[in-house]
Amino acid sequence: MTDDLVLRRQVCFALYAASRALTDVYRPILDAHGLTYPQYLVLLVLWERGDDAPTVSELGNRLRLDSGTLSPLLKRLEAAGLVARTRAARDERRVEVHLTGAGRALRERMDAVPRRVARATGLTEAELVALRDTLTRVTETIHRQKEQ
Amino acid sequence: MTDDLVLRRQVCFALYAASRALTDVYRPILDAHGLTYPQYLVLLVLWERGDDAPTVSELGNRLRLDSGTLSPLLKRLEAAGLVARTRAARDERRVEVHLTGAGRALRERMDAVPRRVARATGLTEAELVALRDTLTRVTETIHRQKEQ
DNA sequence: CCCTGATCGATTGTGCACAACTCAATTGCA
DNA sequence: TGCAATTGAGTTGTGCACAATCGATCAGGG
Repeated sequence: MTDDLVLRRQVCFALYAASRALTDVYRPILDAHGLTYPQYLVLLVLWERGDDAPTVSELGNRLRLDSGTLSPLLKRLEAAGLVARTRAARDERRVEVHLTGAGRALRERMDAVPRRVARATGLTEAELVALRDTLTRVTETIHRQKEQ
Repeated sequence: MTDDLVLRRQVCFALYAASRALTDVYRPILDAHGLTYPQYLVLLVLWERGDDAPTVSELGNRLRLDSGTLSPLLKRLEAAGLVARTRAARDERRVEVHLTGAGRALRERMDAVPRRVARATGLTEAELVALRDTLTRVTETIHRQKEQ
């Protein structure tokens, strides 16, 4: 019997709690625009890609979410008028996710969001970058192992 | 227009993705015992407290989850025979969550779990401790702000 | 002792996550 | 060329998270 099975010693719990805490910071900000946090992540990818509309599975690879999560989420973004879904002409299995005018316009009003959230963490710019890089490394390590 | 609204620059996404990746590591391990990750967290608290059974709200404070999440989760743990819920004699609003014999016995078989998960992250012991402490600090900073 | 306000847990409704499955479109190969 | 295997998106079912609300219980002041 070790004392490893203690909540405050678990990195996993620290990660889980911090992730939910940060989402709490986003919630009121995004709610003012009628968005949830995963919906905001989808828009981040779309804004980044500009006119090159990704397919559902490309979004999924980027965010590591499957169609079971993305299909209903995209349906809600479409109902909100921020996104349009069209079957690709070349391969009718694929569905391309396009920004609408309203979706594109929303970006301007989101400009200050990352800074506001970063400030709420209480970390310095350097600490944030280090944290982000460590976490990205962990995620990639885990996914590399799963592939094999 | 800044370039802050880019997915790979977001600490929040790194956190969100890493949290889900770590849960992916837990999933097959816990599934072998019929547990989900949040159920495992509840058991961690119960194992730690020993004979001093916490109430639902004490569990909630510890894990930062509300009764809307915990009530059905505890009902499932009770149906699995790992936990028993009893109204407190002194204050009949409170519900105490007790470990059953099976719940206590499960701990022995979980001894190696934290080490297995820690190894999957690919981080050194020192990096894990530093990461945990940074994340804990972020979580506490955010919650302190919310109180005010 | 009664009333008012607070507290505790449960319930309802919405939106992720994810596994398992379905079905249509496409690909590759015998 | 024909057809089996694969791929892409969607659907279904389960289990969190969290907001909002409810009903029962308790505490404190009059």
